[in-house]
Amino acid sequence: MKVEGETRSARKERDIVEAATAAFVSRGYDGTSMEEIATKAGVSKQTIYKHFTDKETLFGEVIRASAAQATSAFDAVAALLTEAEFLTGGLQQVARLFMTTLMDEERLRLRRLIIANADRMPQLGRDWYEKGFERMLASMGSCFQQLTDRNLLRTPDPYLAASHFFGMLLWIPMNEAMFTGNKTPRSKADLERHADATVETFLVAYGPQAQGSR
Amino acid sequence: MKVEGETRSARKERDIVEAATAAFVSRGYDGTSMEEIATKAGVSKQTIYKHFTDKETLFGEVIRASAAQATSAFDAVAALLTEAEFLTGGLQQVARLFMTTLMDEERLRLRRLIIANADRMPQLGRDWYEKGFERMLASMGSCFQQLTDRNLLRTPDPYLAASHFFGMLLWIPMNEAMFTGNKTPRSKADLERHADATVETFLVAYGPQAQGSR
DNA sequence: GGTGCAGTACTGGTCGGTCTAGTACTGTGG
DNA sequence: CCACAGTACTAGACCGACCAGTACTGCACC
Repeated sequence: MKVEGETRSARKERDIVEAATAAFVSRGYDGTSMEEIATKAGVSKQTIYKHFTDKETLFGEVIRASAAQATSAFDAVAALLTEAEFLTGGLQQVARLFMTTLMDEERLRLRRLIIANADRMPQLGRDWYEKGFERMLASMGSCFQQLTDRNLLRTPDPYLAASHFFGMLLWIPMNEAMFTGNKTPRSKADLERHADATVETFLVAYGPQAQGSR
Repeated sequence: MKVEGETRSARKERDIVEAATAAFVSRGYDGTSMEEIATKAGVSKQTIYKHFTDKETLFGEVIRASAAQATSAFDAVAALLTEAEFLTGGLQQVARLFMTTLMDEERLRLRRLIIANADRMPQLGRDWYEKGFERMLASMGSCFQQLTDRNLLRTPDPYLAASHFFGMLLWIPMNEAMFTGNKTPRSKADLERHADATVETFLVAYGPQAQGSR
């Protein structure tokens, strides 16, 4: 990454955040030393402390930067759905896209990093939950709402429906990744098969012809 | 906890594991010192090292002990369902029970502890996943299979249905707990309401009258 | 009197953060 | 185009704290 009019200071800061991200993600918070980050960034420790008051602040910046980078992508994916011509196909596409995006190696590591440090830095975890997790549900929910308005779905509580959608879609792969560190990642084809199966069930429950229960 | 014919050595060992569990769970692996565990257990460091070769081993023992304690409970809960007289009521009962059991403060902390250290100790995470997570799915799955045989459900792939069940049930509360550290736990009533809503949707998708999709 | 343990001191190492002394860069006024 | 001043950066020593794991001493109970 090279940015044109970037001042030296800004460039260094970016180098630091990049190096820190890589280090934290692969060795954890406690497992990463400031020395290590400095070396990786090609920078002296002093410079790090010029830009970030302490390790915790740097860590926060790392998380926030990664989160911001991801947030915008979600709405885009969800938007695909409202424009889709065929419901089933659109849902499948969206499910597959969410699946492969969310099960990305880097993102998973980050996720585990946040969970691991949610105690130490509660604000970070809460931010991620609200700006990442809840936001994803909300945008998917509003999308379901529109489809319901057009009689393509039947979701009395779209937000809940969204949580059911993601829960069914991700429960197995996400838990596997969290607990096993995703050592032997599922193949993309595998994940997409799972996504398709979920869409099928979702449509039985929430499709236009779904019966209310009892 | 007091056990009668327990030798002093065994008693000490149990004290150590108990103290270590409390310490690890509340302060994390790196945040807990052996000194601290020794003090909490009313034991000298030397004694700890007599029973456990090193910190990592002790940690492993802590996790394994807690896991074992939990595993058996699952089958029992699932078994409730095969005996239930009314399907909806039985499912509701089971969903509520799983919900409140799994969302227990202590268990959640343990879960986060394992995720946080899945890198450092891969075997632990895998064990927990196989003996806890997958086992839960399997026993719920075989339960669904029986209900399908009796035409009370319609689950072509019972294991998948179980994952959908748990995913819908737990996606929101589990993620919230993982990321926010469950600082402001949901009320039991809240969780049970969520459980009931999930059961309703699950029955639309998998109840005996559910239509195939498309 | 011997054994096992508590208590504590010690070792070797790591790490966050600071300090210092000197070097490279940058932008302004001549 | 140059000189100079101010700022950012490097390299490395350094400090205090902490910690896993070991060694030793003395007490208390068998």
